[in-house]
Amino acid sequence: MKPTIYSVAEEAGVSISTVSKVINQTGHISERTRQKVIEVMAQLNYHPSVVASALTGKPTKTIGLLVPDISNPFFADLARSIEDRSHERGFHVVMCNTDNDAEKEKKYLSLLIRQRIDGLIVASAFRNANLLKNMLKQDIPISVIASEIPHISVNTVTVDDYKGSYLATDYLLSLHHKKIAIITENAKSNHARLDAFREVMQENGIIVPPQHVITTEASIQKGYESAKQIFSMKEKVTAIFACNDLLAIGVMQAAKELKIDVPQDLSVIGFDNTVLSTTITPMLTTVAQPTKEMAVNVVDLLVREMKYPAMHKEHLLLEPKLIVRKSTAPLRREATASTNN
Amino acid sequence: MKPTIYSVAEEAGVSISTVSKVINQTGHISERTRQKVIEVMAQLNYHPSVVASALTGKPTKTIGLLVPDISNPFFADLARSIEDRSHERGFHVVMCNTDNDAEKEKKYLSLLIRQRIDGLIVASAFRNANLLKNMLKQDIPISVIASEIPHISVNTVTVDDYKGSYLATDYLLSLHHKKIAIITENAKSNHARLDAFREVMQENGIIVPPQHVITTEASIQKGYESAKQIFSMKEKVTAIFACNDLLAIGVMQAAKELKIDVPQDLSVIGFDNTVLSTTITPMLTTVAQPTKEMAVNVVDLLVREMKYPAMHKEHLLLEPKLIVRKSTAPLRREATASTNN
DNA sequence: TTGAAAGCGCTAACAA
DNA sequence: TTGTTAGCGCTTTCAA
Repeated sequence: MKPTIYSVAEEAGVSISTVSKVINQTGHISERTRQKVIEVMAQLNYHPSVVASALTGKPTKTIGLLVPDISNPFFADLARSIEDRSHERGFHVVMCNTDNDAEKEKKYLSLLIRQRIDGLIVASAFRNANLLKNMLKQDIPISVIASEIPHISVNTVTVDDYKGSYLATDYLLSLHHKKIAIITENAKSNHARLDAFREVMQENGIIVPPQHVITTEASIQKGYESAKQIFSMKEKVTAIFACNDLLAIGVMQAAKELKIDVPQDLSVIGFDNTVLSTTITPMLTTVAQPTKEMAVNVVDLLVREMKYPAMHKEHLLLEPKLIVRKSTAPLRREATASTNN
Repeated sequence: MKPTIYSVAEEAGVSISTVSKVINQTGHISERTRQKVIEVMAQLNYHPSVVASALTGKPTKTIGLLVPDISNPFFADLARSIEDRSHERGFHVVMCNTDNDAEKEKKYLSLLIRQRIDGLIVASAFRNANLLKNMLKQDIPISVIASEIPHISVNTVTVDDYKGSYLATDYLLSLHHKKIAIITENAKSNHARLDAFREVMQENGIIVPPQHVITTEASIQKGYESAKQIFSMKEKVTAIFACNDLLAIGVMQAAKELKIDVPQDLSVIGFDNTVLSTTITPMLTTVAQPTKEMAVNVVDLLVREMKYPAMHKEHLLLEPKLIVRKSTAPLRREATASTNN
């Protein structure tokens, strides 16, 4: 049998409330009994049950985390940092991979409610904001990271996607590229990136033909396919802005296969600055998100809201940073992204 | 207020035990009341509390997962699959990154015990097997994946490391390489890989000088540093067997920096078959682990043990597979891994 | 087919 | 400073 507060009390010759007090460091107990109780707890290898304690209304010390897919290195990094910070703050995290699938979102949310999580961190786009509203109604605080969910009032931590995209686009323009395609994911964060791209292009008097805007899912494979699609068009392109590193990697693989030299014949720029951007050849120019900082902030905001539910919501916008590496180069006059034969 | 079983009972005009029965599909209740109760639950947006249910002795439906580091794509893949399978089986998972650090292992274990997890999956080397024994004493079943922990009797799912290493080494030998260095991590799984390497080499009459065996931690950086160290030795090497992909990537980066051509001047072989092996140039020859299959099996074994605690322990050994790509080539007579100047 | 009630391990108010 | 006790939301036995 697992030791309970009763076993400890009995063994130590005190009452359970005394034991409870030394566990929680509440009330006043003499140093002598305190020591005795601590000793007995260690000896019995007693670990107070969060389950029982939670039933009395105390927190479960659990944070739910919804990510699209932990195999995406960007989310792996994010999850890692969120976990570290959560542990530092005394919480542990239950992670769920939604694949941006509405069914899974629903299922996991219900699961998490049943588990009585103290708070929820959402790192994935959310199709059904109503489900989230239900959580809010159940007094479960929510913080959103690297994403945005319309119509609900929650704490939010994002990188300035608009600015990041501006940085990327502007850099490409400074390299004299004019025919630039963009591959985006259908997620809120990517909308800002697309908007910024369009505006900067327009400001520079460049019209982006609709076929140069491809919307797809975040994966190397999709990046590869999108690139193939772009390369097959009549209207050639000299640069591609992929809205995340996974897509960018796919683009580079497609280019390689078609013997399109990056960066000589095609400049590629990514977003996220994951490991992949430094292991690919040539190394990827990309926009870095301060994942660590973002993670610390979401956790802290969430924990703050658990303590002070009434507090106003915060919307943190962190600075992206353009990391110039080797996948981008100035436009060569003759360059076109066509196959070599 | 969150709805409770009482609110539902009252609203539906029945007793709480009736509600409980319809939730758990136990006992006999008329279709009519059943429908009524279900209706009320939906209307009240009621989600039964796992916390309360667990207090009565039922499972918490929580599995603890200890991984070294989720930023390592191998563990990210593994974690993803473990989670998917756990969800399928009705459990959710609490993940903890140990960094193979004894302090963290201890801290997280205590955390998980307090949370009353139903079972634990260990994917990390474990310095302190006694802590795990304590869990076993508390009747918390443990399954180990991609690792092995001496002196404790638990279910185990691993790839056949010995065979994987044999495959890799043998392949290198078939390419006529004789001067092969190996970079390993100080973890149980890697010991088998090192042993196999040594034996195969010996069988072929090749003596591996001690300086050609480097033990370090699993990271790109460490792989890079180890490679630098190897390249600086008097005794040149024509191939490097890195015991995981991260290390192999580091090796390739170091080689590139020193203008050592892979695979012409140096063959590199990895282990794990992560994304990185297909995004690096040249693509990495590596040994694939069937992560998905492994994940499904650990979860299933763990769940089985929860149900039938007395059952004998199983030790699953899955087949590795050599994936030949572009980082390995036959030995050129003149080749030595030296810098080009 | 339904309900009453004890108990799971703990917290917190209150009493001693 | 310590102990008694009611309750947290549920399950389960037993009775009706």
